[in-house]
Amino acid sequence: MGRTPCCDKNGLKKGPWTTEEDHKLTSYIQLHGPGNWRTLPKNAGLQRCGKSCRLRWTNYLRPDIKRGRFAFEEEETIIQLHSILGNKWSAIAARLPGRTDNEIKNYWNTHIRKRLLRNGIDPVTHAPRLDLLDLSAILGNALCHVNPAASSQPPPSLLNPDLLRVAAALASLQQENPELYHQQQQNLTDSQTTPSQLIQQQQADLERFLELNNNNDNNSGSQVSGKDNFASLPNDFGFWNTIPELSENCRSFQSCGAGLSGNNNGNGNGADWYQSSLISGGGGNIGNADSSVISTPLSSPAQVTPTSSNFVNGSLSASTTTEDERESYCSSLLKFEIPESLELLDDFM
DNA sequence: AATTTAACCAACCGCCGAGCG
DNA sequence: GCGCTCGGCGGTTGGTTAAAT
Repeated sequence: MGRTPCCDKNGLKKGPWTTEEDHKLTSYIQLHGPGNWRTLPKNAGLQRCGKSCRLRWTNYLRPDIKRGRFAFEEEETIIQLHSILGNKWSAIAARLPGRTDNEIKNYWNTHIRKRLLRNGIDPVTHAPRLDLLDLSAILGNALCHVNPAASSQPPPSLLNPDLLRVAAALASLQQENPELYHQQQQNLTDSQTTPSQLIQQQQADLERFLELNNNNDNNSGSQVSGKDNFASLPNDFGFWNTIPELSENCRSFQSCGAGLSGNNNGNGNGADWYQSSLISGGGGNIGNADSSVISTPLSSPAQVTPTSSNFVNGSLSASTTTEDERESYCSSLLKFEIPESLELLDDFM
């Protein structure tokens, strides 16, 4: 009936492996092959359980493992595969020779995921998420360009996340619903509405805005990623157009979505460009020093959407790009005008 | 120089499907 | 068919190192 227990964990060593243990394990496997992981530790003279040995071998000691930092192309592949496969690290690792699932998982969680979040991309759905955008950083950076002298100490009130959310909601509202926007203006000047009340109100507006975005994602097919659905948003969707750089970003995603619409396997130019723009840290055109490279106005859909390769060759060399360069590329030269609607905030800043 | 914070990553934990007896 | 282990997988933890204060 059944098999005998894998191992009695009592008395077995845990924690980091010593070089001696590594040597024992490597020597044994090179001589006999991995065979049965349950009996291996005993045969190899190790006070470890088989599971620990297997992990150590597959994640670290295996001779075909490639160590060191991930290349630009590898990052691109990971993002592309993740957008298709999700957190199937082993499946992703199978397509990246020399990389383990554990290594890819770690790299995703410590590097790529954070970068996507910073650029307003949902790392789960790969869809643009306005609520993830670090508006504080964007506005702060913009202020530095407007007034470099103020860069060391931006006005704290302007960097208040709540106020920035209000700003975003107001900007959106002005375009989407002028009547409601006018009503909000009245609220601003209404002495009976406190700033905190207004913030709550505006946050609710923003959440409605995001909900609309999410509903668009949910309603158009279970297997279609969020970035595809984003293309269905109106071209003149308010908030994006109030800030030129974000507007351009929105259009780029729409172009990307259009490129994917007949090619949901992720191999189209749109998908390629989408992945590249994520790796660039630019979140589309945000922070792109040379907008001509990847700018794709919606008004001219026939315009060639840059592929990952020409993007790489054109503006961001793959193999020579360091982490710092990727980051600075992302944050450099953010220039946009603060929309008029934001002037309302002056009243309570 | 000391302390705190952030980043990184190896290793562990727990779950699951396949297969054995 | 049932109970059990193995091997594989994804999520999480915790130790170490680097950077910032």
